[in-house]
Amino acid sequence: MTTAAREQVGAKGERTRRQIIVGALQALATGGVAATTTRDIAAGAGVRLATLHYHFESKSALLLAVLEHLIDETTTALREETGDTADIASCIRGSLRAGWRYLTRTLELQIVQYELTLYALRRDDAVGLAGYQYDAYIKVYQDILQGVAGRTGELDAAECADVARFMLAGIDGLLLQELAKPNRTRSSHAIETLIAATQVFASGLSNNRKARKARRPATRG
Amino acid sequence: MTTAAREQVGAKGERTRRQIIVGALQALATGGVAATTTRDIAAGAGVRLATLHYHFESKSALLLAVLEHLIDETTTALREETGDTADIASCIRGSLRAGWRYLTRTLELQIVQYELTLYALRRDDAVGLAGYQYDAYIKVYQDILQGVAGRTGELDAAECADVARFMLAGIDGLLLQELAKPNRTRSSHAIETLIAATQVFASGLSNNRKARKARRPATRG
DNA sequence: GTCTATACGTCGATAGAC
DNA sequence: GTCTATCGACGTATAGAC
Repeated sequence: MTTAAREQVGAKGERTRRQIIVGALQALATGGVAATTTRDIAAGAGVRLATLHYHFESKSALLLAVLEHLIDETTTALREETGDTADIASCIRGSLRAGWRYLTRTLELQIVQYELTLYALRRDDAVGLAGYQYDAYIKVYQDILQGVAGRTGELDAAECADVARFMLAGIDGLLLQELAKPNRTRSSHAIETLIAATQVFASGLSNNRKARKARRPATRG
Repeated sequence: MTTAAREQVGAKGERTRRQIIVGALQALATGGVAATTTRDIAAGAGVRLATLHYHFESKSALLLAVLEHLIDETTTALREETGDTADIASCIRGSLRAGWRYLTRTLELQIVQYELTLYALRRDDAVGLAGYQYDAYIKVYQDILQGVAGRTGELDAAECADVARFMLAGIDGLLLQELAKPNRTRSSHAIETLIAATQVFASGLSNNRKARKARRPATRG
């Protein structure tokens, strides 16, 4: 998605464009989306104001490009942060702890991401980007779960997606609480609670699965 | 909190001030915080631009006043929406379903509230308001739970607060998912999952409590 | 005390020279 | 592809009418 929907293809332009996005992200993280002007961004990226508008049709288009960049960075980081595990329960524990570790390391970026997501929701031409974002994050967790479930057979694809959605909702809600009223100790405990709750949810699904199998063995083999 | 920190006390001024806040809320809900100008708000509220700035020191101060108004409205609505219940499990089910019903009825207001909360987080003089907001919502659910727990003895105050925080995180996360990619059916199922998970969490706390009591009966009577 | 008219500096965006 | 110069609209400040 990052390199799609592009107009100019020159190598120089490509470099300048990326330079503006990175500079914009830094400016946005420092002062917030509402307070950051295009002049701030241009100065931070080392280009003139008019140059910025040559590469991006509008401030809006630049902000959405920054959001795409953030989504890519976050999904990549989340995938790399998580290690292999033996069963679903430890996979849930591992990916939630790893995800939380990444988010708390990058709190400023997460605020920008919330700001930009809400910004995208308000633009008719970008509501899809907000939806894409949540699909992408759910898919990260779903893929991680399915990597394990594929071997153990504990959950099918749809069930992994449901568990992933539950995990994302919990971690999202706790992140908002941590941003509004920071308290790492309290949040760490809350994450452990979320881990336990997700494990119960997943094993509930898994048990239903076994029960169905036992009741109607012919339909499965 | 709404009527605190006021300067003018005249009845006329009070009415105008309220009129501006309500007009502002409507304008913000329609166009979003970023796109709403003070001129829009003034026109919508039926006052002159300069009148707006007589009642509010700045656009910032007006936006924060709108956030306070929203917090008050939401906490009141959440308390009224929830009925009495016999035990903690049905209390959790009732308050989560009631809360979700209210939020989905007022999605536009919820977007504005997220926008304004993030806005407050960026202002050094208003970070406290963001924290106050989450404390207020947690207290709503905590009070509802304690009303039941006080009779049944299932949970103490601190445990009610933990359960309340878990509920808020879950509902907050699912609200974000619903806003980013609306799907009422999917969200309703997710809320039922959250209800079940919260009930398991609460009954786990409650069982620990009974186990402690059985192990050390002297310390309790 | 309540409101208005008017003006100021900065914002996002653009035109046209280079 | 980048520059300077400039536009209307924005948030804000204030002197004065009632």
